[in-house]
Amino acid sequence: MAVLSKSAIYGIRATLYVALAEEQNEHPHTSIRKIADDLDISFHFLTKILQTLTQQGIVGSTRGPKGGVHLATPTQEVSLLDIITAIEGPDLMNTCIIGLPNCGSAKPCPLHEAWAKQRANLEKLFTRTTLASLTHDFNKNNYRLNEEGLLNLINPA
Amino acid sequence: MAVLSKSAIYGIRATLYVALAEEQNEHPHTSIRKIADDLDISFHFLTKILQTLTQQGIVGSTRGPKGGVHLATPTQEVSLLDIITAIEGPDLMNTCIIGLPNCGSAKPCPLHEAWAKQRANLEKLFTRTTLASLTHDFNKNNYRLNEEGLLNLINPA
DNA sequence: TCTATTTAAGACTTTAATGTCTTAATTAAG
DNA sequence: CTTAATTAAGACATTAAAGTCTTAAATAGA
Repeated sequence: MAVLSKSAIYGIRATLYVALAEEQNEHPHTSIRKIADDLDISFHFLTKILQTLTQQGIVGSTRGPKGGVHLATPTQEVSLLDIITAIEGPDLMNTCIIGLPNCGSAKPCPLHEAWAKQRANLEKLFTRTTLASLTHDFNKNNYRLNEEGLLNLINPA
Repeated sequence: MAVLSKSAIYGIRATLYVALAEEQNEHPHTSIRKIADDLDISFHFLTKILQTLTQQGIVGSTRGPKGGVHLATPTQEVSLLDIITAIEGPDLMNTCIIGLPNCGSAKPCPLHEAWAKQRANLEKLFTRTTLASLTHDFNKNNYRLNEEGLLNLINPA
């Protein structure tokens, strides 16, 4: 049961990487190549995902040498839900769990009520979790973004 | 965000249909053709799903005229989790929400704790919801299994 | 026994997500 | 101005899920 698509997962990890990198760098840009290498994500695939996030205004980008991506919004204002909906579209939490097209409070399916509560909780989790809260937790505990848990976030000068 | 695969969704709806049909019929079998027609599911696709559920012991089947499928286990003992894992396999609730292969309590990802709780709640929901509880709710309220909400569950004699 | 009806099994096709590759556009620095 | 580095864009390939089709096996009933 994969709740999120790979694209959304990569988008979350990459933006969190950028947020952590920006805490530690003078240099305002992080290159997609570096993110892809450190997080073991296909460079071209990640490029397309970050292009989407650029178009949605979550990150900004600069071409050319020393170019890269940077956060376009303060970390406290970027929730996981923002990232997920930017990538997967806005119909995230509206689907009936057993796939009935017209399931709703008027004509609920047998699971409607229970699933609606779970879904609301999940949406709350995605909404209250921001890049700011994630970087805070990340610095406090020894969380990790790749398999090794070792990131060199400093951009070359 | 589709939590369950179409196969799992169809499997749940079909077994619930069978459970409701068996409450109302002398005849012990429900034909896959009838289920597929009433629930607007591709007959051949549903056949494969029900074959899986037959192999997993959740339903039984009989070929030939007046054949069909029937529940192989009392409705109180068939949970949604049983049906889902029979179709999607047992690794349902073990995946890290941001896809890190070695995410666990020893080396958690930033979302590990929060997601673990949500996941446990979802698993509880799937476990405590049985075919018995669903048919009970179905009879009590006016729940529906297809778009119209009209089912003719009586098998022809 | 014969026929019609039904599930079983597996090959095949379609679709959407994922992943790869090539070329264009932009820009910093020599 | 030229070059190298970088993102942008889109074509193309691969994979897994979803869906379709055909044939085989089983069985009830005439």
